[in-house]
Amino acid sequence: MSKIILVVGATASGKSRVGVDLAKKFNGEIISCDSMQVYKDMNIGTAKITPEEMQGIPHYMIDVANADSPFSVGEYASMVDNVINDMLSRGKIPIIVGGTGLYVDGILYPMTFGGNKNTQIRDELERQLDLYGKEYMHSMLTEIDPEDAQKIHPNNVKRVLRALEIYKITGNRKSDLQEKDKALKYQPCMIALDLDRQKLYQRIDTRVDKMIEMGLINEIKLLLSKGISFECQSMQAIGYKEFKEYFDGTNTLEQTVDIIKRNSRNYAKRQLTWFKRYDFAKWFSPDDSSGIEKEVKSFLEGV
RNA sequence: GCCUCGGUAGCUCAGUCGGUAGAGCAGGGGACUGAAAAUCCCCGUGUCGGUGGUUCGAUUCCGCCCCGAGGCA
Repeated sequence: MSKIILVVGATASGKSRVGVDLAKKFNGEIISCDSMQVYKDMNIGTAKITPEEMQGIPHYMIDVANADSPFSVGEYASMVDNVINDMLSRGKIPIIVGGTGLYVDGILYPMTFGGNKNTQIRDELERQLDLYGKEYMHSMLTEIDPEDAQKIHPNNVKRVLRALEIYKITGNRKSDLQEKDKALKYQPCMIALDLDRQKLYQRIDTRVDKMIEMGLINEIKLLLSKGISFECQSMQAIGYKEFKEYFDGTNTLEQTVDIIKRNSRNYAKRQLTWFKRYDFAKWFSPDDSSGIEKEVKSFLEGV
């Protein structure tokens, strides 16, 4: 099984730098694992790494999608497989760097997802939702797949509908598609970054302020002028969606910035919750570069 | 100086016709298989501004004081 290195953690916890350092040290190349950095023209708000910061290390899975079209884990996972294979064939160590938990799963585990979304079926399900309500949709799922229905709260409409959609597309129940014993596709060395919560939140706050200074507003104006509206999937990114109310005139810039900071903090917490699930993750302070290097070194040298 | 309205959870505020109080947000924890930076679940004791009084019992009624906001002078 091929070895890969992963650097995960909350937003603003210093993943990019750690990734580049490791790539330089261990002959690696970097694969971004971020659901928003895949989009072109969204640079400042997604805290995309700059060419200078890359320090000559190739980065993949950045700018691979247009901001006006939807993107998904499935597309991501299949693209990543090719990138990883290519790297391995060239003797490079793949270093996955990012904070999107679901996309990490998409790399690590085989895809039993049950196919891409089907707009037609989804629209029909939405129609039924409007007509009969979420409780009804959930009871529908209970009929089809009681095991899965029990795990999804009726209020979590998105997930209920997706489970129903999978059944309609594949004829399979979601719980049947999901192999409980997830088989890893690669041998992972997961470096998970964590720092004092207070400090993390401070870093998030100053980073958001910096984004504004760097011209986030103009970046968004440019996107809007290109016809990328707030309805687009890409525009649900934190740092972007909040500007709808700003341009509406509902919120001041100050309010908008505060909301972006708040949303980023909330998101950071959800990210940490996700990464805690990987029992093989090794947790480090982002400043502990020698500890991280040691961990990676022994991983690469080991069997 | 007088009058009015406020002072309740970190913040914004409900509420108790007198039986020691609850929402939203923040914060904490969790879930997560093709929208995931999304979506969803769980967690609320705080001298109810201070101090006297009435009362079996006051955060709630009354007096005084302190602090805000506004009005009249």
